[in-house]
Amino acid sequence: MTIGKQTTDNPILAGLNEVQRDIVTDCAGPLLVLAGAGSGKTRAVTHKIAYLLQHHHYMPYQVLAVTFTNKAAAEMRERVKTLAGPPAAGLELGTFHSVCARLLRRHAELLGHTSSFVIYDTDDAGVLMRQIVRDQDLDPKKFNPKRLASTFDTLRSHNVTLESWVNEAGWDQSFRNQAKELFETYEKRKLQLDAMDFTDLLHKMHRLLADNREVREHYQQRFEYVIVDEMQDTNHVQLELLKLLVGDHNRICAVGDDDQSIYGWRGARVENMLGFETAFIGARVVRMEQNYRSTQTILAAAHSVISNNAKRHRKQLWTENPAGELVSVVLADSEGDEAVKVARRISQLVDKEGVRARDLAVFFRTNAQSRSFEEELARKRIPYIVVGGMRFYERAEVKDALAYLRVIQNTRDEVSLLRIINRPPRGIGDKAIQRLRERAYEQALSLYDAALLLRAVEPQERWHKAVTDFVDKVEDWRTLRPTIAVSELLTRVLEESAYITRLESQEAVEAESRLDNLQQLYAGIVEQEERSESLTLQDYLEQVALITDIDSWSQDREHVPLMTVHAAKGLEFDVVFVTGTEEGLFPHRNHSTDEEVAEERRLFYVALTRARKKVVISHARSRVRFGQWEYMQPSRFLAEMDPALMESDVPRPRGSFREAMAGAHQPTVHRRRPSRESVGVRQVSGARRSGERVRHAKHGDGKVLAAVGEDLVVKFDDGRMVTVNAGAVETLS
DNA sequence: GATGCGTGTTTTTTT
DNA sequence: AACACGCATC
Repeated sequence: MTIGKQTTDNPILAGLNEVQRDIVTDCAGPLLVLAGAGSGKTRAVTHKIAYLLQHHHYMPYQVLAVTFTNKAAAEMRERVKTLAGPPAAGLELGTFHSVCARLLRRHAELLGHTSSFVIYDTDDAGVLMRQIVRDQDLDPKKFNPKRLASTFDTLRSHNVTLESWVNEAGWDQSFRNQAKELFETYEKRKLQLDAMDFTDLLHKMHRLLADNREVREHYQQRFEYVIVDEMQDTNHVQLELLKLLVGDHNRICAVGDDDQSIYGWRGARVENMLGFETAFIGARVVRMEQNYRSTQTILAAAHSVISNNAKRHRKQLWTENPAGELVSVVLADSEGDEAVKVARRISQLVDKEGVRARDLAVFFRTNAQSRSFEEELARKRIPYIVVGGMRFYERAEVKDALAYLRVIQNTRDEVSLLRIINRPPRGIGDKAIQRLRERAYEQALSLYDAALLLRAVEPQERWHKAVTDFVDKVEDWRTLRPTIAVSELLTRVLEESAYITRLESQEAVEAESRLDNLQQLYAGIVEQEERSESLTLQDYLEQVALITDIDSWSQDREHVPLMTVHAAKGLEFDVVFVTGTEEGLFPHRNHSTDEEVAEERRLFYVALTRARKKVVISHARSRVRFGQWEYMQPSRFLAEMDPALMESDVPRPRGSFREAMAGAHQPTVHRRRPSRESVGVRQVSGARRSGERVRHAKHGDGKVLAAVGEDLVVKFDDGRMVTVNAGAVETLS
């Protein structure tokens, strides 16, 4: 390597461990980092970016970094800024979706779009599909539009072609054939409406690069270095995209952890990581195995569970942190009781032990579970915040306001146009819309343009006037758009459309909260305008379309965060409550194949490894589902967890989980068989037992606390607890 | 165009 | 149980 001597006293490298330093300075070829939970990968990546800027003298826009959430991107940008200063602002850094959206704007024409294309979220996609189903006079009950839209999206995300889907042997071929036509119409309509859904952002970007040599080469030259976070959660297209972006220079660094792959249902492929060396020839693989986050107990507990997954990269996560407290298990009678017990623990921690609310978190598998916790915390006057769930941008009034703005930006966006054309009511009813659609169809115009044409002729029917009045207003706003700020535009729209007046005239309590929400939307825009003076409507809409709840949640609030485990990815807390650990819920009943259960197990692993100091796991004996009480069995994950690391508030015999699970349908603890002759050379010396004394080359002598498959949790004589491979120790005495 | 009633359903996770 | 949806009615 040609890296000079001065690197050792480079401030960017100070305070990094050996592996991190290696990651930061190896910028020559493809690099895959297997980063265990809490191993400081964000630190490594941010330092690497700073290093690229300072040491390699790349311009910020020459570095492309993709993250999983906008929040992670923002955080990364902040941290690079403290290392490398203001230039960090110019980095091409964001989620796959946001980066694609930004780049697509510039080349939209090549794909039959304009630079004003709108981004449709899941909801919008469902609405569009509903229109299509209706237009074809199909029964929306049989052809559930939302489900169709999501099915189609799943197919595309998993890289399944329509042909193979239709031809796949299935019970309802005619349904599939009709669905295929609907999907094709859906694709055509999006082009007509100048709209892209989330998946389009990735697919169209891919097509753009694959089909246009000039564009491809332009970006290959521009992006001197590419960094990918959470590689284990990328899907097929994303990998292809990366290959096209990197081209021959091959300077790419991907970071990920196969044990934390939890988006398989969305098309994510762990193989993108495991096969990284094939995709990027000459790749080096580096492991980050020292954990800086959690106690030894938490790590060992998490490890005892995840070891039950067969297909994984062997990692030996270890820590120098103290052993810490045991994992607490709380058994409740019901959902409500679970909430009571969790809330009680929380108030104890907050009031008596001085833990800050924001340093705790309550996790659950499904959003629906949040409710009982909300009720109980509210009752106890413990401030909380639900991260996710009913999102701000999904509220009707917010969507209305945004729909107005979207129509102003892109009049072809029919989903938004139809949403607001008669809201508030202005005399444009179903029949008027029907007539308009006919005219639009006859003259091959967009609905909006058909409405515009009405202005030219003498109004004959009542609805003509209503429509022209509406179009006049929209045209006014469109003229104003370039001259005034987004916030001001919103104000004028809400006033001149009589949207506000309408709400104000309503007595309902809801109306007031709707006004509040609109006020909040406005405040948000103003805040952004203060940050970047030149916020255009297009920028704003794009950013709003891709924002998520986690992105807008800031951890520095004195509220206990409540969230799904998925939302918890990448976060960390002192104390973590993992709730609803019951068979059927976590692992979820809809995930019953081996591969699916393995993903649930990884999800559970993610939940545990968010904790710095303490984990509390709760489960209920019974739970209400669809209005019916159901008895719940404890999760198999509890049975898999090393009992030596757990404590329970209710007296229960040791190993009770395992016994409870023993009679269950499947073998839940997949112990590796001791007979492994086929493995050959490196024979794993027979299964070790807890209590056995062993010797490790690096860590010295110690006692086995738990043995799971090939992995041993060993408490070494110097007090450290480390997970090691059984092959790496020899038995003493 | 708002209201109310009966019917039917409930995907789990999210960019 | 809770909610959304379609339909009838005012």
